[in-house]
Amino acid sequence: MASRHLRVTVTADLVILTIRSGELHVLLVERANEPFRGSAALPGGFMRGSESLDETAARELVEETGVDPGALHLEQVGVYSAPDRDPRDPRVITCAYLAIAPDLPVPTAGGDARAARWVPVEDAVGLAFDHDEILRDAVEQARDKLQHTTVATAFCGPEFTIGELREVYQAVWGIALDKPNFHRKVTDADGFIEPTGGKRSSGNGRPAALYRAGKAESLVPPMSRPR
Amino acid sequence: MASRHLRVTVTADLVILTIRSGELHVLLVERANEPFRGSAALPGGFMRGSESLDETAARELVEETGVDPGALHLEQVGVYSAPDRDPRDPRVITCAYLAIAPDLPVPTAGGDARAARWVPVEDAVGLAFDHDEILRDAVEQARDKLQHTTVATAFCGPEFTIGELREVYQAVWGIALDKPNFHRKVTDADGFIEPTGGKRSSGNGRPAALYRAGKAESLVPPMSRPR
DNA sequence: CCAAAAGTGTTACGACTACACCCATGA
DNA sequence: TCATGGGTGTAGTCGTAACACTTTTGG
Repeated sequence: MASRHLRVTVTADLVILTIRSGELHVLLVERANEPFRGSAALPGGFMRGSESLDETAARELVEETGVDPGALHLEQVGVYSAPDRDPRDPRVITCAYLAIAPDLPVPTAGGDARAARWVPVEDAVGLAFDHDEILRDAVEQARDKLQHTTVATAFCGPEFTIGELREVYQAVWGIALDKPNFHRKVTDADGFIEPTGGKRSSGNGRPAALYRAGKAESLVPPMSRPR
Repeated sequence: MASRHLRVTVTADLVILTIRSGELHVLLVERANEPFRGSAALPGGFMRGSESLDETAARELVEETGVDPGALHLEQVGVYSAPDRDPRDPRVITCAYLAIAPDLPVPTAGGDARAARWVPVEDAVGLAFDHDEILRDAVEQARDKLQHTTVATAFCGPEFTIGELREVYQAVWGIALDKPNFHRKVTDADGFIEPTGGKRSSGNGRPAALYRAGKAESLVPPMSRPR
């Protein structure tokens, strides 16, 4: 029965985003094998026999970043299955995943030998396969999610200031936001952030109160992204 | 190389939604084969060698509804790949698609022998495989899309009244909307609907002006869904 | 005329914007 | 005391909700 049908190989590719020095970065690897040997590509890997694709993506995420998977945000973006997307084997399809991570110490800590590095998303072009398109779609999805959900906190560490959270929005959206209004918005939003009681001084200026991520997932009313 | 990796069978399953007598309906088929023989299920089919999954979904949509695929809205929902989702073959994964159709004359016109019927989404439970979950996710996606995009027009025919469009929102969201405010909202929104100049009388009351779908895809500001 | 659905006007309220202003800290 | 980032106050504007009201048809 099942053998009557086409069987294909399935991969999970990861768009791992983070903020580094106020700019949105994506984790890229250099391909060690054909096809596209030497090109930059999104990290990813093949689905294994006993796991779901979500588990494949979570496993790859740990391999690439070395971080506890429960700490990071991970969600599906979509399936890419054009017959010619892999020049060698027309029957490899991939499911893209969006991962959101805080600024991690070193990305090369994975068990994989491929050289991994953070690249500003604007510079990430000319990737292998259809990864340019996947990256665009994932970044767009991240921009939307920041509006309607509380995932922005996934870009921050366990404790963060409102200024840091604002920098997340500014980096992902590529615009400047009004400080006073942003402050009110996130403190008023129910379940977005909770004060820890601590303070942190950035060297300059008045120390900022520290917050942790709240329990809410959706944001009503949403953060409004200027047009 | 590719043969070193797991190969799986891939299907595209369709959540085809429409409005019938003011209620949101989904197209279900009765399974003719094991597993889940005799159970209600979402229509779907296997990916073929030379097509993308999006093409698989479009082909199945035509087979089920007999309608020109360009006329209907079709988009990905997500991949469902739990290892035990198919009790016979652990390596069948599916990509769910959301299709939005106007009220179609007869759904049974497909080339397939399976009995197809429209079922109110609230009554569509106990489906085969993980189709209950897929249906829930697809309906939720449709509800979101109605807020931020102009897809609601895909539920209507080529010409429709504002009252019909309002019934779409009411059926999908399951709530009542204020007629005057809805009217202003959709006529003010740029590119949502365009007047055709015609009028249609429903027998009772003043005849309504007719509109066709406009060119805009996204809706700013969005239709606000009460909470 | 009456019922019913389409469509317009109006007012109150809430959210967002812009920007003035105060607070707390390091140099 | 000055510079810097954190945080509060406030007035104008825009979009929405609620609902009274007018318009246009069929019976």
